[in-house]
Amino acid sequence: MLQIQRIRQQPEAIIEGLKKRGIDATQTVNDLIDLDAQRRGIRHQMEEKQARSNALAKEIGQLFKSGKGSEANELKAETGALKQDIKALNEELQGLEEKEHNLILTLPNVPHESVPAGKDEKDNEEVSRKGEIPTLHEGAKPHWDLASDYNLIDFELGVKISGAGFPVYVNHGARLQRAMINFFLDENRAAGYTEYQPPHFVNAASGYGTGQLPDKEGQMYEMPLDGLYAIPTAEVPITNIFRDEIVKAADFPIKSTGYTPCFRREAGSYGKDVRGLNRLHQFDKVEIVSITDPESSYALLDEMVAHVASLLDKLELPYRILRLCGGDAGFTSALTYDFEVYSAAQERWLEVSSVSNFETFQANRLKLRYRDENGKTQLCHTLNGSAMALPRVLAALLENHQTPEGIKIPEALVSYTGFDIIK
RNA sequence: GGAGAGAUGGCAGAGUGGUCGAAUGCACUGGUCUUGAAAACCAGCGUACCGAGAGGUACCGGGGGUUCGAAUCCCUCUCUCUCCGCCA
Repeated sequence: MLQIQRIRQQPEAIIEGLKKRGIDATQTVNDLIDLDAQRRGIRHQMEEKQARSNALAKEIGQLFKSGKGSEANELKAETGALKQDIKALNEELQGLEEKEHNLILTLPNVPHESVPAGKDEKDNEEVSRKGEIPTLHEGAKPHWDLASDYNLIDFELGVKISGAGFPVYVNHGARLQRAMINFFLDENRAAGYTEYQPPHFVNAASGYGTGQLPDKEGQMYEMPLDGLYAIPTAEVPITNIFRDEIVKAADFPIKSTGYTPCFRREAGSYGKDVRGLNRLHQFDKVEIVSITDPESSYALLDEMVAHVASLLDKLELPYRILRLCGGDAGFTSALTYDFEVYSAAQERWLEVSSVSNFETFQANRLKLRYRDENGKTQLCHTLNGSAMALPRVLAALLENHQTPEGIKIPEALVSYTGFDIIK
């Protein structure tokens, strides 16, 4: 959520910035400025009457105490009128506040200056590319065939137990999955991230804090009986650890990591992209979340990007890094880098990580602040990224590392898996 | 699932109609003292919004009500804790 103060102070910059998302926010911004001016005017009126009313109440109290009951009763007349006025003004104020709030929620984050304008993935900007795209042997297969040939993942069994999009990992597949989780967590911890094991269900306040609610409840599994939502990403519980907190600037950067399964309804996305591990209702992901001050957040973003890159290097997977254009970046993001690995048998790039700086957009909702050198509270900058999303990494790993002898495990993972080839 | 208790500032914990944004203790910050540290003493120390400032307003779990006036009384919702039962 953008800050109203920022909209008030630099409306042109916001309108200009949002154009990169293909949005013309002129009307909304102008309406917000109007609403805000009205709201503050009404509030001022109300507060003056409240001040008067408070003063009268004190006076009346004094008069009663000193036995001047009749004088006190005279003052009550004025107080009664004030009370009605205050009530009316308050209703008006609440109406304006609600309108303003609902309107401000419709504005996405303003893209960082480096974000290219554009409307979809075709306008994303490739910033780097690393690793060799392997030449596969004759008869190489996509991962869904490998998964069944080597008995690694049973998709049909998942359908039986739960439904499509809930695969069952078996034997070496299950062990490989567990190995990767441990590998990623260890690497993150070594890079200075504090490890958390957060809840997998969250309440509405948490969903609201990170921006899944309102409006996007359709993407989450909901348990209405208990008012809980299955997390679509560990970002939700981990970031909400810091909701309503004033953190110490001395602790910056605050770096957290955690593994969780992620649950996504993916309503309406049935079709071409859902084959195999490409899109699931339940999948595993290790997440990194960082909190810092506005001055250092972009340096921290670069650090997170470099860290994620190092993970893919160690897994010996070819990847490219994209700077997302305005139209393709998430609603809450100011700048997002996507990591895509090349899955050699499918011959396509798969998104395996998305690293973003939200600046104050999330912190504003979360009420996540720190105290600056003057002792004033300021909103933090929040960042997060996947490190990593497992299924697509697994897909690329199976496809790229397949040989006629079997599937080779990257060196870095062998101490975690306990085997170096799947036959 | 049954029964009960409670929700107050970073924490602990007072406060049952007026001068309470809220005692006190701890923690924290600054200072005095000390060679240094500790102790002791002094001072400061919630958040948000409006305002150039002085200052004003709101907030004692959320919402509503009574009253000239509510942390305090009433209604309602939510949550937490304790005991019993069940259970990993």
